[in-house]
Amino acid sequence: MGSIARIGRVAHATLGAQAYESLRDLLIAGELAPGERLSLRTLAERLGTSVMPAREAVSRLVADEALEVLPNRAVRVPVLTLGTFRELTRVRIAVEGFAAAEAARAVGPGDLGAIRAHDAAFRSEVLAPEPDLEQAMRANRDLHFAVYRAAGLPALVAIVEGLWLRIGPVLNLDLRSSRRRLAEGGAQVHHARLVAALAAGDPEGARAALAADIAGSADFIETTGRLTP
Amino acid sequence: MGSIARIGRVAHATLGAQAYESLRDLLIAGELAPGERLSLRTLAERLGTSVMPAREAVSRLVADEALEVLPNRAVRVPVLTLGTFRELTRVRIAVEGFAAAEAARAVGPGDLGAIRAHDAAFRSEVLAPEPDLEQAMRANRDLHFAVYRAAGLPALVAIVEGLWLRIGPVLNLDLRSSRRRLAEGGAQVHHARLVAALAAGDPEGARAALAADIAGSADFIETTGRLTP
DNA sequence: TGCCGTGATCTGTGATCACACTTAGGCTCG
DNA sequence: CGAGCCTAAGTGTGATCACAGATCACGGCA
Repeated sequence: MGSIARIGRVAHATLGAQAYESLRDLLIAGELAPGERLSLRTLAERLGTSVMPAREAVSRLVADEALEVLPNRAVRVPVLTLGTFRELTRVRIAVEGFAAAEAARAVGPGDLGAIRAHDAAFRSEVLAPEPDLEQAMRANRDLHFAVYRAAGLPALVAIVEGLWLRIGPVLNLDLRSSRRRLAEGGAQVHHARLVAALAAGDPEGARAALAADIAGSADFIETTGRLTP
Repeated sequence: MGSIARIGRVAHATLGAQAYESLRDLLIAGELAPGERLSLRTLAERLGTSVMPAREAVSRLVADEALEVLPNRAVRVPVLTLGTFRELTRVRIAVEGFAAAEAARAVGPGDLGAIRAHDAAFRSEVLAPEPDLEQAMRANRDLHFAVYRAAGLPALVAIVEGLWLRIGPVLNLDLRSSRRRLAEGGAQVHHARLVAALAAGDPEGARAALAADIAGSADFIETTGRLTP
């Protein structure tokens, strides 16, 4: 059984799952504006499939509260009120702060290396003369989730993904509007404190640094005033 | 417009949503054993519909990780390993503990009344000569979620619901097996401490009481040894 | 007696059709 | 000229059909 054992699994990807991840990435990247309406048939046509996979994708996103169905049964990406945004921010600080604290306890050398790499990528992008905001946001996301994964609690990572799915649209939409505010926000400082706390095995330091990072970006979003009161 | 304003919303319940909640309640109540396989057509027949609503329900539950699809594409309720159970317990203590602490800050008189009622219902059921375990578990669940709702963070309640959905099968399945261990577990003591802390506006006391409650029930589940190593 | 092919049956997935409902636009009537 | 109806297109939901793959049992071969 020499070569027969070497064939890997066939990457079982159902069309519905592909549609889900496509829509998911669009939402998390803020490419779908809050309030924008979606049509199953249009979505299916864009995906090159029938409405069935699109239906499953939308259903799952609705279950995650990343999309919402109006009383008319129309589907749209939710418009967050200021109150809801603040609520999500508080929950994020609690949940992601806990994840950071646990990461400080459980982080290994490999995790730390990956985290430092994402941190460096973010900083170099932000400090560049012509920063690519999309690249910067991706590095920021990779950094955060590398930390959360280092906690060794996959269930927690899934929860955080759900939270990011809800704030993704407003977060990245506003980020796109203004350029260099990213550098002024002081995210790099929080990141540096976070990485240092992780390396030192300091849970409360990591939690505080991450809470400050989240609070800082939330403040920035609120000052843009795009949220409905 | 006298009577026209009094008709409540027509309870817009799509068949898929009904199927989802039915399955959801079955899982949370532990009526589906871990490892049990589900069939869309069988499920549809039991619901009296076609496979479509059953499909949506299963899809959403799979997204919540309350059900899982095997590589064979067969659907079953997941069997938790001991490691996964402990992971979920740690996450529960963090998340639900935070909810309890916030509830201690935000709880109002009406919330407290409802919480006390559920607490009394649970205690009276547990101390009864012939305790109805199903009633007791329902009262326990109502008590917990009344506390979480009192925190005023709906997003957090949704997260906790997802966690309970995953541990529901093993929790209630084991509870059903042994009778009076429920009373010995000391849940009532933890509940009493929790209610007292909420009434006193003591966040850390509420968090500690709830953490002890979760840890106590988790210990009990582990001693039954039904979890796969 | 043990084991491997082979058939029917059942699985989830996707496509297509049918239906109730909403919504937007054009047309008619005042 | 403007307002109201009213048709037609588009919406999500559900049912039904079609299909590839998996499972399991029975029967024949070694």
